[in-house]
Parts: sequence; structure tokens; C-alpha cells
Amino acid sequence: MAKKNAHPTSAQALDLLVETLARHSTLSVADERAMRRLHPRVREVEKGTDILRQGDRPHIAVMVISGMLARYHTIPNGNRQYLSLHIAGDLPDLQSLFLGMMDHSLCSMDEAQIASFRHTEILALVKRAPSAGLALWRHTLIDGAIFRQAITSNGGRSAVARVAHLFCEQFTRARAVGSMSGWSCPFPLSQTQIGQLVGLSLPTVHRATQLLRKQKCAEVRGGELRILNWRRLGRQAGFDPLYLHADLGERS
Amino acid sequence: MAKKNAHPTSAQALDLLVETLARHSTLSVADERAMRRLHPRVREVEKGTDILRQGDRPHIAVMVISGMLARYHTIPNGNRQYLSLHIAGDLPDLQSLFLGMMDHSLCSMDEAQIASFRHTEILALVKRAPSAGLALWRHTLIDGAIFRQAITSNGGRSAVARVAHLFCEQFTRARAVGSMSGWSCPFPLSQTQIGQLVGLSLPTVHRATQLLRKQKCAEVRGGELRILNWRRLGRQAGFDPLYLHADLGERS
DNA sequence: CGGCACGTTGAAGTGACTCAATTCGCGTGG
DNA sequence: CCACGCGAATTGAGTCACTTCAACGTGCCG
Repeated sequence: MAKKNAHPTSAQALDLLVETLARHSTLSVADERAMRRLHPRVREVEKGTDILRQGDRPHIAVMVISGMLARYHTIPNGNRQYLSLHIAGDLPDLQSLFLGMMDHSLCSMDEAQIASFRHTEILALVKRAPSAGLALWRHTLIDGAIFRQAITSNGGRSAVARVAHLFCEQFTRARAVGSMSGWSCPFPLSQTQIGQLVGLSLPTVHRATQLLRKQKCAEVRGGELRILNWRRLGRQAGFDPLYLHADLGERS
Repeated sequence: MAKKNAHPTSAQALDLLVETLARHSTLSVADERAMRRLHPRVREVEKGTDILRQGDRPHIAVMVISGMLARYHTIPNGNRQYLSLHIAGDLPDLQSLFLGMMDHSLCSMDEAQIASFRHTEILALVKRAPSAGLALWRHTLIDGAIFRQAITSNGGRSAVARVAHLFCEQFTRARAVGSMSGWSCPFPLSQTQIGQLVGLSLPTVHRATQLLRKQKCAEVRGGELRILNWRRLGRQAGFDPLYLHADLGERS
């Protein structure tokens, strides 16, 4: 995948939005035209920046253009629990459109480029082009399906299976948006962060990744996840991509 | 706990739908009128009935009228992971409106009364009364917020905290819909099922509930959850009701 | 009365955690 | 150019929480 432009324009952000929604929903010409009337603000954020914090009442929604964002809870004891990872095309805080207060935070795991859409503009879009609104709704529903898998992962799977499942999900999602090359995709998390995502301690994460590497299933190196044996990895994870609702018949 | 009408009419189901959505969204008279033009089919299900199964492609969406439903994943090894509990007013499979295939199952934990709405009718409603559609959207977003908490619970909390958190959430939600009496609310789960919900083994669940009972925090008896000391229970759980977006500001 | 489901309890095993030390990769400053 | 420092990966040892297995109690319903 060629590198994105250093400074994506808002037009490119709109391209990405249309492309992403079209991946799972059918958009009429009118919908698309209405969407292109939005005025996103594009900007870059440093690695590890908090974009929104638990308790905020944002008036914008964010779309990832490149890089990786994540949502997380801050537990009373100060620990962090990551909830989800977000890559190009994702709208990680779209729920803020209707849930006034953020119940979690949003941060960058990477140097990332993001586009911000005003809530007021999105609401106007939804009114003007209802089926574009339905596409956004569907987007949040897929989000929910991913959350459900995370519950199952953290609740019922072994350490190795959790890590393996994370790898499967991340690679599948990256492939869906074309953000991969061959059997590799971006994966900028440290082992500590993986632990805070799947509910394991650092040493346990390390031993799990090490095992997967030894078994030639997958490995992380230099911010990249590389799949070595997709079938075996999937078996370790108990992975069934159904829940991603990616509609495997990926067009072109 | 007063028993509901033996045979709720579809009009009563519509009352409940309007009431539930009005709890978090403002509905115009037109919205309400449009909603009342729906034709739900009301029926009763036995305890432990599967209403929808992973892999189904339903053409209806369900609303709980009374009793309790739950969603669950079936793990490859055959085990069950419950994802969420649903009480009166909930629409536990509304996502099926846009995600064709069920990525999880829906079952009853109770003898329950449910109303079914045809997808086609809901879609027509959304088209005719867009802001009713937004209310439904918001409903699914609150659902997502609850999932996020479950991820954090299963990923980061101790055994006692998980059970305590479950109790806090369930009681808070029951109170919001008035389905409680004093400091008790319905809670028809066996300890085995609690375990499959919070990711713990049966004996661990037992010892956790026992501890909470000894500490006079809460207890389950005869299908009822009884809160003994709300503040202490909340401290055990690290419970912050913010995420339920109940916004009723009622605190006694 | 007898069976069954669920709650209760104990004992032993183990997977994951905490704590801690060492190594590696890499950028920075001397 | 090398020494240093820092963050991350790696590894080990000891502990603990939770699991598994197993037995027994208890209440309900046929």
C-alpha cells in the first residue's frame, strides 16, 4: 500500500469516508453528493496523544485517515483497559453523536492522520440523506459486534488464544481496507499495550507471542504484524470472521 | 413483584417501546404516532428457549416486555459466553436490522414475554419518522457502551469486582425501568450462568457471591438480587454508572 | 420417595501474576 | 565514534487467584 500523502486534503478524507461506507452499505448518488458537502478538518497527531478523554462532551466525530487510534477505559486503580483498535476509515467515536458524554478515552497508538466532522454537520447530513445515516448506523453496529468478540475473548479464551485472536482480527480488518502488504499489516502496539488490550500481564503476552512465533503462526516485528500460517493461527484463536460483517465478497 | 398481565396486547408493547425510547430521546407527537402504527407480535417463551441462533438471518427484531433475555456466543469448544442481559424495554437484536447474519444467539433466562417487530416495518418507520430512527440508533449505542464495560470487567477486574459490577449494573438498569421493589430486582441466573457471563468458574462465582453476602453488600436469593449496601457494593465493583447514559439523575 | 438441579465446600493443580534482573535496539550526547 | 540512557523485549523465580475435579447438602417437583 503506497504511503498516504503527507497532508491529506479534506476531499481525500471524504473519499475515504465514502469508500468505507460503500464497503458495507449501498449509497445512492444523492447520498454520496450529500456526504461530499461535509467539511472535515484534517490534522495529524503524535503517537500517544489523547484525542478525547473520558468525561468529555465532544462536538465532533473523528475518522482515522492513516495510523492507528484506540479507545480505552481508565480503571479506578489507574490501570488502562484498551477496548478497540481503529484503522483507516474507522469512526471510533461516532457514538458521541448521541451519547453526550464520553464513557471512555480515544488516543493514538501511532503517528496518525485524522479528520474531524462537526456533529451538527453529520446530523444535517443524516437529515438530508437518510440512507447515508443508515450506513453510519450500520458502522456503529459492526463496532458493537467487535466489542462482543472482545468480551468473549477476555472472558473465555486462554492467553494464547486471546493474542492469536487479536492478530486474526487485526489482519482481517487491515486487509479489508487494503492496509496490508502480502501477509503483513501495521501493528504499532508494545507488548504492554497488547496486555492492556486482551487482559493479560506483560510476561504472559510475551510468552504467548513467543509461542505463536515458534509455531510459525505469526510474529510482530518493527511495528508490523506478519502472518506466517493463517490457518494454524486461526485454529489457535478459534477465529471466525463472520462477526466482522466484512461481506467477504470484497469488490474488486 | 407484581406479575405483568398474562397476555399483553400489542398496544401495551407499543406503550413500552415509546416509554423506553422517551427515556433517553425526545420524541415528537408524529414520531409517537408513527411508532404506534407498528404491528408487533406478542408471545411468551419458556425459560431457556433460544429465540435466535448464531448464523440465523432474522427478519424480525425483538423487544423484551417482561422477564429476562440474554445474548451469548458459542465458543468452538462448546462452551457458552453470555454477552449481555436484557430486561423490559430492551431491543436485544436490533442490530440484525442491518447486520444480516446473527453473530451470536439470543435466549430467555426466564419465562419471558416478548414482542417481535418486522424489519420491514421498522425500516418503514425509520423512513417515515426519522427522529424515531435516531432514538433507535441511540438505543443501540447505549448497548455498545454496556459492551465496553463488559470488556473492561472481563479483562481487568478481580473475581469479586466482576460479580459486584454485574450486580450494580443490573440493579441500576432495573431501577431505570422501574422493575424493582425497594432494594431488590429480578435476577434469575444460576451461579453457573453468572460464571459464563463474567468469565469465571462456578466455585469462584460462589465464593465471590458468598463474600459479598458476608460483607452485607448484596445477595441473590430466590431469583432476586437484593442490595444490602449500595455504596460498599459500588466500591467493590469500581462502579461508575456514567456509561449507562441513563441520565435520570435520580440518586437516593 | 426418589430424582434432579443447583448451591456449597474441600483439595489439588496450574496458568497467570508480580517482582526482578538481564538483554537488546536505538537514539543522543559527549 | 563510542558511551550512555531509555524503552522495550526477554527471561526466571516465587506466589496467588482461579480452575478442575470431586463430593456432599438441600430444596423442589413428579
